[in-house]
Amino acid sequence: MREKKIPVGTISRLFAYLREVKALSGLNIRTVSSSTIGERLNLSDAQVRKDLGFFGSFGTSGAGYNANELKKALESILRKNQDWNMCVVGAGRLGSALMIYPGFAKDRLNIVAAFDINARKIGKTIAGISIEPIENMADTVVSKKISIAIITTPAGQAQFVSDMLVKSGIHCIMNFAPVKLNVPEDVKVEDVDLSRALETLTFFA
Amino acid sequence: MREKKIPVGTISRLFAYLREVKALSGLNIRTVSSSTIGERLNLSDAQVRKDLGFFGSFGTSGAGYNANELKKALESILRKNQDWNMCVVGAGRLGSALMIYPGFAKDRLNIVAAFDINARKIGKTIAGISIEPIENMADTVVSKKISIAIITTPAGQAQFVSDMLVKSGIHCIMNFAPVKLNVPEDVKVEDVDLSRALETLTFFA
DNA sequence: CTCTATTCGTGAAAAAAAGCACAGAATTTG
DNA sequence: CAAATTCTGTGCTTTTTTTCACGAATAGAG
Repeated sequence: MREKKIPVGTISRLFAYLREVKALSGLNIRTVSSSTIGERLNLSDAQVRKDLGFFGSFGTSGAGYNANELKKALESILRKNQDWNMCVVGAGRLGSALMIYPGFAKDRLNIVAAFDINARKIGKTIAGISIEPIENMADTVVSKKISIAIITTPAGQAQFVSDMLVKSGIHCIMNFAPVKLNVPEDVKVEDVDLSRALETLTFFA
Repeated sequence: MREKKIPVGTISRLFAYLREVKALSGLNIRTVSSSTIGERLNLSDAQVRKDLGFFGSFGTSGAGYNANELKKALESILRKNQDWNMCVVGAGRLGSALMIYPGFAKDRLNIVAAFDINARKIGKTIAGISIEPIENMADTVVSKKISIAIITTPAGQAQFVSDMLVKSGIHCIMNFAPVKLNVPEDVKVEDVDLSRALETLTFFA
Protein backbone atom coordinates (compact mmCIF):
# COMPACT_ATOMS: atom_id res chain seq x y z
CA MET A 1 0.00 0.00 0.00
CA ARG A 2 2.88 2.33 0.70
CA GLU A 3 4.46 1.64 -2.63
CA LYS A 4 1.96 3.46 -4.83
CA LYS A 5 3.07 6.92 -5.70
CA ILE A 6 1.18 9.40 -3.63
CA PRO A 7 -0.45 12.30 -5.48
CA VAL A 8 1.00 15.67 -4.73
CA GLY A 9 -2.29 17.10 -3.57
CA THR A 10 -2.93 14.27 -1.19
CA ILE A 11 -0.23 15.30 1.24
CA SER A 12 -1.36 18.88 1.27
CA ARG A 13 -4.92 17.80 1.91
CA LEU A 14 -3.88 15.51 4.72
CA PHE A 15 -2.57 18.51 6.58
CA ALA A 16 -5.93 20.14 6.08
CA TYR A 17 -7.70 17.03 7.34
CA LEU A 18 -5.56 17.07 10.43
CA ARG A 19 -6.46 20.65 11.08
CA GLU A 20 -10.17 19.89 10.77
CA VAL A 21 -9.98 16.82 12.92
CA LYS A 22 -8.22 18.83 15.59
CA ALA A 23 -10.93 21.48 15.40
CA LEU A 24 -13.71 18.93 15.65
CA SER A 25 -11.90 17.13 18.40
CA GLY A 26 -11.70 20.42 20.26
CA LEU A 27 -15.49 20.65 20.05
CA ASN A 28 -15.67 17.33 21.85
CA ILE A 29 -16.75 15.49 18.78
CA ARG A 30 -15.67 11.88 19.12
CA THR A 31 -16.41 10.53 15.70
CA VAL A 32 -15.93 12.11 12.30
CA SER A 33 -16.91 10.81 8.91
CA SER A 34 -15.27 11.37 5.56
CA SER A 35 -18.25 13.46 4.51
CA THR A 36 -17.98 15.68 7.58
CA ILE A 37 -14.38 16.47 6.77
CA GLY A 38 -15.18 16.82 3.10
CA GLU A 39 -17.96 19.30 3.69
CA ARG A 40 -15.74 21.52 5.76
CA LEU A 41 -13.12 21.61 3.05
CA ASN A 42 -15.28 21.52 -0.05
CA LEU A 43 -14.07 18.10 -1.05
CA SER A 44 -15.93 14.93 -1.80
CA ASP A 45 -16.11 12.23 0.83
CA ALA A 46 -14.52 9.85 -1.66
CA GLN A 47 -11.53 12.12 -1.96
CA VAL A 48 -11.02 12.12 1.76
CA ARG A 49 -11.26 8.36 2.00
CA LYS A 50 -8.97 7.82 -0.95
CA ASP A 51 -6.34 10.15 0.44
CA LEU A 52 -6.38 8.36 3.75
CA GLY A 53 -6.39 5.05 1.93
CA PHE A 54 -2.86 5.65 0.70
CA PHE A 55 -1.66 5.17 4.23
CA GLY A 56 -3.94 2.54 5.64
CA SER A 57 -7.35 1.99 7.17
CA PHE A 58 -8.22 4.19 10.06
CA GLY A 59 -11.98 4.12 10.17
CA THR A 60 -14.75 1.73 10.98
CA SER A 61 -17.56 1.07 8.56
CA GLY A 62 -20.86 2.48 9.63
CA ALA A 63 -19.31 4.71 12.25
CA GLY A 64 -16.56 6.75 10.64
CA TYR A 65 -13.28 7.69 12.20
CA ASN A 66 -12.51 8.10 15.84
CA ALA A 67 -11.38 11.69 16.00
CA ASN A 68 -8.57 11.09 18.39
CA GLU A 69 -7.24 8.06 16.59
CA LEU A 70 -7.37 9.77 13.23
CA LYS A 71 -5.60 12.77 14.67
CA LYS A 72 -2.84 10.56 16.01
CA ALA A 73 -2.58 8.65 12.75
CA LEU A 74 -2.30 11.82 10.70
CA GLU A 75 0.23 13.33 13.06
CA SER A 76 2.29 10.23 12.69
CA ILE A 77 2.02 10.09 8.90
CA LEU A 78 2.81 13.75 8.57
CA ARG A 79 5.49 13.79 11.25
CA LYS A 80 3.71 16.52 13.09
CA ASN A 81 5.37 15.57 16.35
CA GLN A 82 8.44 17.56 15.63
CA ASP A 83 9.38 21.18 15.25
CA TRP A 84 10.76 22.63 12.06
CA ASN A 85 13.29 25.39 12.15
CA MET A 86 13.21 27.89 9.34
CA CYS A 87 15.18 30.86 8.16
CA VAL A 88 14.21 33.87 6.13
CA VAL A 89 16.54 35.15 3.46
CA GLY A 90 15.81 38.73 2.57
CA ALA A 91 14.67 40.78 5.52
CA GLY A 92 12.66 43.27 3.52
CA ARG A 93 8.97 44.04 3.90
CA LEU A 94 7.74 40.57 3.24
CA GLY A 95 10.53 38.81 5.08
CA SER A 96 10.03 40.93 8.16
CA ALA A 97 6.32 40.33 8.07
CA LEU A 98 6.80 36.60 7.99
CA MET A 99 9.20 36.81 10.91
CA ILE A 100 6.58 38.60 12.94
CA TYR A 101 3.67 36.56 11.63
CA PRO A 102 2.15 34.68 14.53
CA GLY A 103 0.44 32.01 12.45
CA PHE A 104 3.34 29.59 12.14
CA ALA A 105 3.92 28.79 15.77
CA LYS A 106 0.89 26.63 16.29
CA ASP A 107 2.06 24.41 13.47
CA ARG A 108 5.47 24.08 15.09
CA LEU A 109 7.08 26.04 12.31
CA ASN A 110 9.65 28.35 13.85
CA ILE A 111 11.64 31.06 12.20
CA VAL A 112 14.95 31.01 14.01
CA ALA A 113 17.23 33.02 11.77
CA ALA A 114 17.24 35.69 9.11
CA PHE A 115 19.81 36.71 6.55
CA ASP A 116 20.27 39.72 4.36
CA ILE A 117 22.79 41.07 1.92
CA ASN A 118 22.16 44.69 2.77
CA ALA A 119 24.81 45.77 5.27
CA ARG A 120 22.50 48.32 6.83
CA LYS A 121 20.13 45.61 7.93
CA ILE A 122 22.71 43.38 9.56
CA GLY A 123 22.41 43.38 13.32
CA LYS A 124 18.90 44.74 13.36
CA THR A 125 16.52 42.65 15.42
CA ILE A 126 13.07 41.63 14.27
CA ALA A 127 10.81 39.48 16.40
CA GLY A 128 13.77 38.71 18.60
CA ILE A 129 15.89 37.52 15.72
CA SER A 130 19.07 39.29 14.78
CA ILE A 131 19.62 39.63 11.07
CA GLU A 132 22.84 38.02 9.96
CA PRO A 133 24.98 38.48 6.87
CA ILE A 134 24.51 35.73 4.33
CA GLU A 135 28.08 34.69 4.88
CA ASN A 136 26.90 33.16 8.15
CA MET A 137 24.39 31.00 6.41
CA ALA A 138 26.26 27.72 6.22
CA ASP A 139 27.21 27.87 9.89
CA THR A 140 23.88 29.05 11.19
CA VAL A 141 21.90 26.49 9.22
CA VAL A 142 23.86 23.77 10.95
CA SER A 143 24.05 25.27 14.41
CA LYS A 144 20.36 26.16 14.51
CA LYS A 145 19.27 22.95 12.80
CA ILE A 146 17.42 24.79 10.08
CA SER A 147 15.69 22.66 7.50
CA ILE A 148 13.44 25.10 5.67
CA ALA A 149 14.37 28.37 4.01
CA ILE A 150 12.04 31.12 2.91
CA ILE A 151 13.34 33.30 0.11
CA THR A 152 11.95 36.82 0.13
CA THR A 153 14.66 38.58 -1.82
CA PRO A 154 14.12 40.48 -5.05
CA ALA A 155 13.94 38.24 -8.09
CA GLY A 156 17.44 39.08 -9.19
CA GLN A 157 19.04 37.68 -6.09
CA ALA A 158 16.88 34.63 -5.62
CA GLN A 159 18.95 32.17 -7.64
CA PHE A 160 22.18 33.21 -5.98
CA VAL A 161 20.64 32.87 -2.57
CA SER A 162 19.09 29.56 -3.50
CA ASP A 163 22.49 28.19 -4.50
CA MET A 164 23.93 29.26 -1.17
CA LEU A 165 21.08 27.62 0.70
CA VAL A 166 21.53 24.37 -1.15
CA LYS A 167 25.24 24.43 -0.43
CA SER A 168 24.41 24.99 3.21
CA GLY A 169 22.38 21.81 3.24
CA ILE A 170 18.84 23.10 2.85
CA HIS A 171 16.39 20.78 1.10
CA CYS A 172 13.14 22.72 1.47
CA ILE A 173 12.66 26.16 0.02
CA MET A 174 9.62 28.35 -0.07
CA ASN A 175 10.23 30.91 -2.77
CA PHE A 176 8.39 34.20 -2.89
CA ALA A 177 10.55 35.60 -5.67
CA PRO A 178 8.88 35.46 -9.08
CA VAL A 179 11.54 33.36 -10.76
CA LYS A 180 11.94 29.68 -11.30
CA LEU A 181 14.78 28.43 -9.16
CA ASN A 182 17.27 25.93 -10.43
CA VAL A 183 17.92 23.35 -7.75
CA PRO A 184 19.11 19.75 -7.52
CA GLU A 185 16.52 16.98 -7.65
CA ASP A 186 16.52 16.37 -3.94
CA VAL A 187 15.62 19.94 -3.07
CA LYS A 188 11.94 20.79 -2.95
CA VAL A 189 10.81 24.25 -3.88
CA GLU A 190 7.38 25.68 -3.25
CA ASP A 191 6.72 28.80 -5.25
CA VAL A 192 4.43 31.43 -3.83
CA ASP A 193 3.88 34.01 -6.50
CA LEU A 194 1.43 36.49 -5.05
CA SER A 195 1.13 38.69 -8.12
CA ARG A 196 0.51 35.71 -10.34
CA ALA A 197 -2.11 34.34 -7.99
CA LEU A 198 -3.90 37.67 -7.93
CA GLU A 199 -3.67 38.05 -11.66
CA THR A 200 -5.05 34.59 -12.22
CA LEU A 201 -7.95 35.56 -10.03
CA THR A 202 -8.67 38.59 -12.16
CA PHE A 203 -8.94 36.47 -15.25
CA PHE A 204 -11.94 34.60 -13.97
CA ALA A 205 -13.67 37.67 -12.62
CA MET B 1 -11.00 26.95 -30.47
CA ARG B 2 -12.29 29.19 -27.76
CA GLU B 3 -14.93 26.74 -26.76
CA LYS B 4 -12.75 24.11 -25.18
CA LYS B 5 -12.56 24.45 -21.46
CA ILE B 6 -9.29 26.03 -20.49
CA PRO B 7 -7.26 24.22 -17.85
CA VAL B 8 -6.85 26.12 -14.64
CA GLY B 9 -3.09 26.02 -14.82
CA THR B 10 -3.01 27.43 -18.31
CA ILE B 11 -4.11 30.89 -17.26
CA SER B 12 -1.63 31.06 -14.46
CA ARG B 13 1.14 29.98 -16.79
CA LEU B 14 0.14 32.54 -19.38
CA PHE B 15 0.89 35.27 -16.86
CA ALA B 16 4.29 33.71 -16.37
CA TYR B 17 4.85 33.60 -20.12
CA LEU B 18 3.99 37.25 -20.36
CA ARG B 19 6.49 38.05 -17.66
CA GLU B 20 9.23 36.15 -19.47
CA VAL B 21 8.40 37.65 -22.82
CA LYS B 22 8.59 41.09 -21.28
CA ALA B 23 11.95 40.25 -19.76
CA LEU B 24 13.32 38.94 -23.05
CA SER B 25 11.85 41.85 -24.91
CA GLY B 26 13.65 44.12 -22.49
CA LEU B 27 16.91 42.45 -23.47
CA ASN B 28 16.19 43.45 -27.08
CA ILE B 29 15.37 39.95 -28.09
CA ARG B 30 13.02 40.08 -31.04
CA THR B 31 12.03 36.48 -31.42
CA VAL B 32 11.25 33.90 -28.79
CA SER B 33 10.50 30.23 -29.19
CA SER B 34 8.34 27.99 -27.09
CA SER B 35 11.44 26.19 -25.90
CA THR B 36 13.09 29.43 -24.80
CA ILE B 37 10.11 30.26 -22.65
CA GLY B 38 9.81 26.69 -21.46
CA GLU B 39 13.42 26.51 -20.36
CA ARG B 40 13.11 29.65 -18.30
CA LEU B 41 10.10 28.29 -16.49
CA ASN B 42 10.95 24.61 -16.30
CA LEU B 43 8.16 23.66 -18.62
CA SER B 44 8.16 21.69 -21.82
CA ASP B 45 7.98 23.54 -25.10
CA ALA B 46 4.86 21.54 -25.91
CA GLN B 47 3.20 22.84 -22.82
CA VAL B 48 3.88 26.41 -23.82
CA ARG B 49 2.53 25.90 -27.32
CA LYS B 50 -0.49 24.05 -26.07
CA ASP B 51 -1.34 26.78 -23.59
CA LEU B 52 -1.07 29.43 -26.27
CA GLY B 53 -3.03 27.23 -28.63
CA PHE B 54 -6.14 27.66 -26.52
CA PHE B 55 -6.31 31.24 -27.67
CA GLY B 56 -5.07 31.15 -31.23
CA SER B 57 -1.93 31.00 -33.33
CA PHE B 58 0.62 33.64 -32.58
CA GLY B 59 3.82 32.19 -33.93
CA THR B 60 5.41 31.42 -37.24
CA SER B 61 6.79 27.99 -38.00
CA GLY B 62 10.51 27.90 -38.22
CA ALA B 63 10.94 31.22 -36.50
CA GLY B 64 9.00 31.22 -33.26
CA TYR B 65 7.08 34.12 -31.81
CA ASN B 66 7.71 37.77 -32.35
CA ALA B 67 8.35 38.99 -28.84
CA ASN B 68 6.43 42.16 -29.19
CA GLU B 69 3.45 40.58 -30.87
CA LEU B 70 3.28 37.80 -28.33
CA LYS B 71 3.50 40.32 -25.55
CA LYS B 72 0.60 42.26 -27.01
CA ALA B 73 -1.42 39.12 -27.61
CA LEU B 74 -0.92 37.94 -24.05
CA GLU B 75 -1.71 41.35 -22.62
CA SER B 76 -4.91 41.34 -24.56
CA ILE B 77 -5.90 37.81 -23.57
CA LEU B 78 -5.09 38.45 -19.95
CA ARG B 79 -6.52 41.95 -19.88
CA LYS B 80 -3.26 43.32 -18.63
CA ASN B 81 -4.00 46.76 -19.98
CA GLN B 82 -5.95 47.76 -16.98
CA ASP B 83 -5.30 48.43 -13.34
CA TRP B 84 -6.88 46.42 -10.59
CA ASN B 85 -7.78 48.02 -7.33
CA MET B 86 -7.57 45.89 -4.24
CA CYS B 87 -8.35 46.17 -0.58
CA VAL B 88 -6.92 44.43 2.42
CA VAL B 89 -9.20 43.25 5.18
CA GLY B 90 -7.35 42.73 8.41
CA ALA B 91 -4.56 45.20 8.94
CA GLY B 92 -2.46 42.96 11.13
CA ARG B 93 1.09 41.88 10.49
CA LEU B 94 0.46 40.21 7.20
CA GLY B 95 -2.05 42.74 5.96
CA SER B 96 0.28 45.62 6.71
CA ALA B 97 3.14 43.88 4.99
CA LEU B 98 1.11 43.39 1.85
CA MET B 99 0.13 47.05 1.90
CA ILE B 100 3.76 48.03 1.98
CA TYR B 101 4.92 45.30 -0.37
CA PRO B 102 6.34 46.93 -3.49
CA GLY B 103 5.96 43.89 -5.74
CA PHE B 104 2.39 44.47 -6.84
CA ALA B 105 2.73 47.83 -8.51
CA LYS B 106 4.54 46.66 -11.61
CA ASP B 107 1.69 44.28 -12.31
CA ARG B 108 -0.81 47.08 -11.99
CA LEU B 109 -2.23 45.64 -8.83
CA ASN B 110 -2.91 48.47 -6.43
CA ILE B 111 -3.96 48.29 -2.84
CA VAL B 112 -6.18 51.31 -2.38
CA ALA B 113 -7.99 50.60 0.86
CA ALA B 114 -7.73 48.68 4.10
CA PHE B 115 -10.29 47.65 6.65
CA ASP B 116 -10.11 46.39 10.18
CA ILE B 117 -12.45 45.51 12.99
CA ASN B 118 -10.11 46.58 15.75
CA ALA B 119 -11.09 50.11 16.78
CA ARG B 120 -7.54 50.92 17.79
CA LYS B 121 -6.32 50.46 14.26
CA ILE B 122 -8.92 52.64 12.59
CA GLY B 123 -7.43 55.83 11.29
CA LYS B 124 -3.88 54.60 11.35
CA THR B 125 -2.09 55.09 8.07
CA ILE B 126 0.01 52.45 6.38
CA ALA B 127 1.68 53.05 3.04
CA GLY B 128 -0.43 56.13 2.64
CA ILE B 129 -3.67 54.29 3.18
CA SER B 130 -5.89 55.09 6.10
CA ILE B 131 -7.42 52.06 7.77
CA GLU B 132 -11.19 52.20 7.74
CA PRO B 133 -13.80 50.43 9.82
CA ILE B 134 -15.39 47.53 8.02
CA GLU B 135 -18.70 49.36 8.11
CA ASN B 136 -17.28 51.53 5.33
CA MET B 137 -16.66 48.54 3.12
CA ALA B 138 -19.68 48.65 0.87
CA ASP B 139 -19.23 52.35 0.17
CA THR B 140 -15.49 52.29 -0.30
CA VAL B 141 -15.54 49.27 -2.61
CA VAL B 142 -17.79 51.21 -4.93
CA SER B 143 -16.19 54.61 -4.63
CA LYS B 144 -12.66 53.28 -5.09
CA LYS B 145 -13.66 50.76 -7.76
CA ILE B 146 -12.21 47.85 -5.86
CA SER B 147 -12.49 44.47 -7.52
CA ILE B 148 -10.15 42.29 -5.50
CA ALA B 149 -10.08 41.73 -1.75
CA ILE B 150 -7.31 40.20 0.29
CA ILE B 151 -8.38 38.61 3.55
CA THR B 152 -5.71 38.60 6.23
CA THR B 153 -7.88 38.31 9.29
CA PRO B 154 -7.66 35.51 11.83
CA ALA B 155 -9.47 32.37 10.73
CA GLY B 156 -12.41 32.99 12.97
CA GLN B 157 -13.37 36.22 11.25
CA ALA B 158 -12.70 35.23 7.69
CA GLN B 159 -16.14 33.90 6.81
CA PHE B 160 -17.87 36.93 8.28
CA VAL B 161 -15.60 39.27 6.39
CA SER B 162 -16.00 37.24 3.22
CA ASP B 163 -19.78 37.57 3.44
CA MET B 164 -19.46 41.31 3.81
CA LEU B 165 -17.15 41.52 0.83
CA VAL B 166 -19.51 39.53 -1.33
CA LYS B 167 -22.39 41.74 -0.29
CA SER B 168 -20.27 44.73 -1.22
CA GLY B 169 -19.89 43.38 -4.73
CA ILE B 170 -16.48 41.73 -4.62
CA HIS B 171 -15.95 38.78 -6.93
CA CYS B 172 -12.27 38.02 -6.37
CA ILE B 173 -10.88 37.09 -3.00
CA MET B 174 -7.41 36.07 -2.02
CA ASN B 175 -7.71 34.34 1.31
CA PHE B 176 -4.80 33.98 3.69
CA ALA B 177 -6.93 32.65 6.52
CA PRO B 178 -6.69 28.89 6.90
CA VAL B 179 -10.37 28.17 6.43
CA LYS B 180 -12.45 27.27 3.44
CA LEU B 181 -14.68 30.18 2.60
CA ASN B 182 -18.26 29.69 1.60
CA VAL B 183 -19.03 31.95 -1.34
CA PRO B 184 -21.49 32.07 -4.25
CA GLU B 185 -20.53 30.40 -7.51
CA ASP B 186 -19.56 33.61 -9.21
CA VAL B 187 -17.01 34.58 -6.60
CA LYS B 188 -13.52 33.25 -7.09
CA VAL B 189 -11.38 32.51 -4.08
CA GLU B 190 -7.68 31.85 -4.13
CA ASP B 191 -6.43 30.30 -0.93
CA VAL B 192 -2.92 31.03 0.21
CA ASP B 193 -2.23 28.82 3.16
CA LEU B 194 1.34 29.47 4.13
CA SER B 195 1.51 26.97 6.97
CA ARG B 196 0.08 24.25 4.82
CA ALA B 197 2.48 24.99 2.01
CA LEU B 198 5.42 24.85 4.38
CA GLU B 199 4.17 21.68 5.99
CA THR B 200 3.70 20.02 2.64
CA LEU B 201 7.28 20.90 1.89
CA THR B 202 8.47 19.21 5.06
CA PHE B 203 6.82 15.97 4.07
CA PHE B 204 9.03 15.53 1.06
CA ALA B 205 12.20 16.53 2.87
C1' DC C 1 -31.17 -10.55 18.27
C1' DT C 2 -32.53 -8.99 13.83
C1' DC C 3 -33.16 -5.39 10.74
C1' DT C 4 -32.02 -0.93 8.99
C1' DA C 5 -29.23 2.88 8.19
C1' DT C 6 -24.49 4.31 7.83
C1' DT C 7 -20.00 4.62 6.32
C1' DC C 8 -15.67 2.65 5.08
C1' DG C 9 -12.31 0.82 1.64
C1' DT C 10 -11.35 0.14 -3.01
C1' DG C 11 -11.31 -1.49 -7.78
C1' DA C 12 -13.02 0.34 -12.02
C1' DA C 13 -14.48 4.31 -14.82
C1' DA C 14 -14.12 9.00 -16.05
C1' DA C 15 -12.03 13.31 -16.44
C1' DA C 16 -8.25 16.34 -16.62
C1' DA C 17 -3.73 17.48 -17.67
C1' DA C 18 0.62 16.80 -19.75
C1' DG C 19 3.65 14.93 -23.16
C1' DC C 20 4.67 12.98 -27.71
C1' DA C 21 5.48 13.21 -32.36
C1' DC C 22 5.02 14.69 -36.81
C1' DA C 23 3.16 17.23 -40.97
C1' DG C 24 3.71 21.48 -42.73
C1' DA C 25 5.41 26.08 -42.96
C1' DA C 26 9.11 29.46 -42.72
C1' DT C 27 13.84 30.61 -42.38
C1' DT C 28 18.55 30.15 -43.05
C1' DT C 29 22.57 28.28 -45.26
C1' DG C 30 25.64 27.06 -48.81
C1' DC D 1 17.53 28.68 -55.32
C1' DA D 2 17.57 24.16 -53.44
C1' DA D 3 18.53 21.73 -49.32
C1' DA D 4 18.85 21.57 -44.56
C1' DT D 5 17.21 23.22 -40.44
C1' DT D 6 14.11 25.13 -37.23
C1' DC D 7 9.88 25.52 -34.98
C1' DT D 8 4.77 25.89 -34.83
C1' DG D 9 0.16 23.84 -34.28
C1' DT D 10 -2.31 19.87 -33.16
C1' DG D 11 -4.29 15.05 -33.09
C1' DC D 12 -3.14 11.20 -30.40
C1' DT D 13 -1.21 8.83 -26.35
C1' DT D 14 0.03 8.51 -21.80
C1' DT D 15 -0.11 9.75 -17.19
C1' DT D 16 -2.22 11.58 -13.25
C1' DT D 17 -6.06 12.72 -10.44
C1' DT D 18 -10.79 12.53 -9.25
C1' DT D 19 -15.18 10.50 -9.06
C1' DC D 20 -18.25 6.61 -9.07
C1' DA D 21 -20.33 2.84 -7.12
C1' DC D 22 -20.75 -1.13 -4.49
C1' DG D 23 -19.52 -5.04 -1.26
C1' DA D 24 -18.58 -5.60 3.44
C1' DA D 25 -18.60 -4.16 8.00
C1' DT D 26 -20.54 -1.91 11.98
C1' DA D 27 -23.63 0.66 14.99
C1' DG D 28 -27.93 1.45 16.74
C1' DA D 29 -32.96 0.95 16.93
C1' DG D 30 -36.69 -1.76 18.03
